[in-house]
Amino acid sequence: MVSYKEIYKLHADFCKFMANPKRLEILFLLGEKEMCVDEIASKMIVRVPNISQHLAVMRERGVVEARREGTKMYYKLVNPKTLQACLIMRDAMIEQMKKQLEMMKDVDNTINV
Amino acid sequence: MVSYKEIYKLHADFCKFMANPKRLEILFLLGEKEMCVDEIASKMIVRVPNISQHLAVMRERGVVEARREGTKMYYKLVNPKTLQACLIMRDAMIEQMKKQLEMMKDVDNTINV
DNA sequence: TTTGTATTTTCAATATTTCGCAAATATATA
DNA sequence: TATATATTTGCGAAATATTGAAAATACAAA
Repeated sequence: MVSYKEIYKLHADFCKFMANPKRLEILFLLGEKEMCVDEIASKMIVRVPNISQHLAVMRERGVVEARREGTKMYYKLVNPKTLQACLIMRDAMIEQMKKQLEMMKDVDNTINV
Repeated sequence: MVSYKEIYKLHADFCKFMANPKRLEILFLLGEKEMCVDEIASKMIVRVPNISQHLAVMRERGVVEARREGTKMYYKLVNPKTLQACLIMRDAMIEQMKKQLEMMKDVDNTINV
């Protein structure tokens, strides 16, 4: 049986791919269409081995899956929900940033000595 | 101006709180109701300073906000979207796990020497 | 079999995260 | 002011994550 603490571990581990800017960019690229490794690497201007390493992290967690075609490996998203969740998170972040800007407006910027 | 690469950095940094099981548990607890630090710590059976450190991470990113009442600090979620996104991610994870179980069923387990 | 292209893996260096403990801070009350 | 309670902060050790470079692997075509 899996304890409730274990669930949070699995959940956090699954979400770990979101905590890196390159992996997020990969997610959004694959949201458009299936792509092979060097295509992702050249679009992102990042070395191929590094992209492959990040794809491995995402594949281990079941976020993306690969299909071979000759020497090329085509990657795609396993579940559109991962992209959906990221979009909602981005909304939340943008709302948060706007809120902070509003708060900045209200700051009394007269000089207090 | 903010480059598109910067957006992914901000986005990943915002999502970073999801990459830790304790912070996820805090998120779900605060999804129920506003709580103070030692309440969270005792529910989770984790030391108070550690909970405070995780709350600081979440507060810096604008995921939670605090309100003082006497010596107590009450924390709550800033935006329900963060919880919503986490729930969708959990769905995606569970669907992925079920998919993997299905694949296990199809594995030919006759012994090949 | 050799060559070329695409991708993955290994390894080491560096950076970041996590956590416990002790000390510091904030507030309330005697 | 002294004491108690609640929380935060600083710091060091251990664990994890990130990256580049080189080597290894996989496949196709000559």
